[in-house]
Amino acid sequence: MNKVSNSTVDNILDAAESLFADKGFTETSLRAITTEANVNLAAVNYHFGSKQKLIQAVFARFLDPFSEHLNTQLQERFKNTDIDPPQLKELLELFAYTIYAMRSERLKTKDQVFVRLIGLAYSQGEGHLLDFIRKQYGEVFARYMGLYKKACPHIPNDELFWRIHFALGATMFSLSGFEILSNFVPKTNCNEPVSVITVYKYLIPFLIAGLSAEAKD
Amino acid sequence: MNKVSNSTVDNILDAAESLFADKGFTETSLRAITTEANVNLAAVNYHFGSKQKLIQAVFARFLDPFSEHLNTQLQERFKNTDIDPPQLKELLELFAYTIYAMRSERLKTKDQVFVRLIGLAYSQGEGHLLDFIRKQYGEVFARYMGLYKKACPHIPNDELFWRIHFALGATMFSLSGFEILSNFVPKTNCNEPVSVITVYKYLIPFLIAGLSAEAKD
DNA sequence: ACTCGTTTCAAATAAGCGTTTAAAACACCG
DNA sequence: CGGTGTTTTAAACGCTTATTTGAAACGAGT
Repeated sequence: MNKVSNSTVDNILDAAESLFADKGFTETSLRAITTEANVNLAAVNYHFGSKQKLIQAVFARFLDPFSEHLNTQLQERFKNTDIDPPQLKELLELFAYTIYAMRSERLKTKDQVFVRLIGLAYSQGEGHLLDFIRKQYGEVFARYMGLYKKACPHIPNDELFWRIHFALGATMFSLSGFEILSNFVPKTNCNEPVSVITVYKYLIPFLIAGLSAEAKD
Repeated sequence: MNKVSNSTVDNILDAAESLFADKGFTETSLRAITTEANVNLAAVNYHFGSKQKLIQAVFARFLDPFSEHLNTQLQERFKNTDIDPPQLKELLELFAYTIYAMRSERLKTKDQVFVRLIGLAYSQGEGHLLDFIRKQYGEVFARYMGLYKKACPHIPNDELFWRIHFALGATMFSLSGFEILSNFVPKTNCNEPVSVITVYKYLIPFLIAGLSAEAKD
C-alpha cells in the first residue's frame, strides 16, 4: 500500500481547514473537528500537541507550497528589477495565480478557503499565529511587497505603504466575506460563482487604478 | 443629583465596546467585561438580558447617532440626485466625516474603534447581529450605497457592486488591523498617529481612482 | 508468536463560559 | 420610620472547552 497519507493527520487538517475557514478559530472546537474528521478527540493533541499547533499546521500546509511557488516566480521573473521593473498587473496576477495554483494541488478544496484563512490570520491572529507566519514566510512576503515600490516608483513611500494596505484589505475582505455585503447593496444581477479568478477579474482594474493614482493632497 | 447616566450600564457598554474592538466577541468574556467595568458579573444579564443583547446594545449606541447623522446629510445634500448628482468624493467624505462625528460625541473613544466594530460585524457577525443591523439601519445604508450608482453612472451594475465591496474592504481592513501589515511591508517612515481622518487622506484618492476606473475586460 | 514502538480509544480532569438565583443593599415615597 | 421597587452582590448551576491519562489495539521486525 502506498504511503498515500497519514489518514488521521490529513483528515484532521482537512476538517480543521474547512471549519476554521467558515467559523474562525475559537468558534471551532476540537470536538467539532475530530467529529468531522472521524477521529478520536485525543488525536489532535497526540498528533499536533495543542490546538494552537494545529492552527499553525493548517497554515503551514498551504503556506509552504504557496510561499515556495511565490519565491520561485520572484526569482525567475523578477530577477533584475532595476533594468526590468515589474508591472503592477504582473504583481497582482502573480498573487491571484499563486492562490489558484494552491487549489490545483488539492482540487477538493475551494480556493476561496485559502484567502479566507489569510483573512482570518489577519483579523483573528492571536499573536502566536502571526509570529509563526512572520517567522516562516515573512521574508518572501516582504520581498514580494517590496516589488510594488519598483512598480510604482512615482508614489511616495508613505502613500504606497497605505495603498498596499488598502489593496490587501480590498482583496481579503471581498474574498472572505462577500455574501454579507449583498444585504446592503441594491439588488444586482450578480449570480456568478465566486472564485479567486472571478473576483480578480473585477479586482485587478480596481487595484491598478487605486495603487497607481496620482497622489493629490 | 443629575441623571447623568446609568453608570453601571454605561460602564459595561464602554468596557464591552473597547474589549470587543480589540479581541472580538467570543474572545471577550462577560467576566472580562464586568471586571474592566468594575461591576458585578450578573449586571450584564440583569441590564441587557444576555450577551447577544449586549452586543446589539454596543452597536446600537453608536449606530443610532451614526445612521441619524448619515440620514440627515442624505436628505439635506442629496435631495435631488437626478438634477444634482453626487460626487464620489462627497460620498466618501460623508462616511469618514460621520465616523469622525461619532467620536466627537464621545471624546474618550478613539474613532478607530467604530470602524473596527463595523469590521467585526462584517467578519464575525453571527447572524443575529447582522439581522439586527439590517433591520435597524439597513434602509439608510442601502440608500447611501445607492448613491454610488448615481455618482458612477458609467460603471456597469455588476462591476460597481464589486467595487463598492472592494472599497469597503479597503476601508475596514486598513482601519481595523493596520498594525499587522507593518510587519510584512518594508520599513517605512510611517509614524503618524492613525485616525479615520489621517487614513482617509490616503484612502480617498485610492478609492476614487479605483471606483471610477475604466472597466476594461 | 512475541515484542516494541506507534497509534487509537473512552474516560476523566480542571478550567472557563453564560446564565440563574436568592439574599443583601439601596433609593425613594408616603 | 416603614415599606416598596430597583439594583447590586456572592454564590452556584449546568454546560462546553482543551488537555491528559492509562489501557487497548495495531503493525512491523526478528
